[in-house]
Amino acid sequence: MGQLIRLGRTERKLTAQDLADRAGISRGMLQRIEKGDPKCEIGVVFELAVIVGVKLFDAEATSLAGHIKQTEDKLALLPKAVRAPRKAVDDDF
Amino acid sequence: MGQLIRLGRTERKLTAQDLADRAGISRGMLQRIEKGDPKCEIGVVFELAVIVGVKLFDAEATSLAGHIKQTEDKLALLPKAVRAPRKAVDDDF
DNA sequence: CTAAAATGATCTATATAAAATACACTAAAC
DNA sequence: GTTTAGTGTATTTTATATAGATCATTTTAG
Repeated sequence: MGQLIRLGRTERKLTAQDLADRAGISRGMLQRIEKGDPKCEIGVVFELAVIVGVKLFDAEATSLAGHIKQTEDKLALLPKAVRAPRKAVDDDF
Repeated sequence: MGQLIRLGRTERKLTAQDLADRAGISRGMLQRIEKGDPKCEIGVVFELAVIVGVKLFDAEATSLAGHIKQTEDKLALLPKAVRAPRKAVDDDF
């Protein structure tokens, strides 16, 4: 992930400072992200990905809107709370 | 992203508490992630995605290892520092 | 219907991530 | 080769995300 962002950055000939400014973060933060530090705000990482043109959901990206709708529909169908049965099911026959 | 995690969780019939425990986070944190709060550690989100089986780089996932290698190679070729030319290039002819 | 359990929401204390800054090192432009 | 912008790394301070607890609400199992 960080590597992809770095790749996109250099390909677009942006300095670390430039990209950081664009994303509204510090240069140090960008460095950590490019290094793959997992303790970063996911929102910032995603924004960077968009700025430098890294595709996340590559496959579905073709119809992302539809995919989101579909996901919402699925969620609507599923039970709203997950519950464990109170007693063991009678499967010892 | 959060929706996909929630979808995966309910499909696997995991309670919020269960999944949170598995990922080693609090239930409140999981709630925020499922809600799509961008201010979360990206590492945690990715771990949740893996646990419930959400595919991120769906397209490349088929050969992710190769893709990483390829990315590293690309990075090795690109200049290690991006620099702006000191003077404007002579493009006004 | 009822009871128990899962979820949603909110609060506080604490841990920690991020910004800011500084300095050394590297490498591109000339 | 020289200069200087870009990068790597560390430190300190500040801001804030997280864990944990609590209460209300929803929802499923019986």
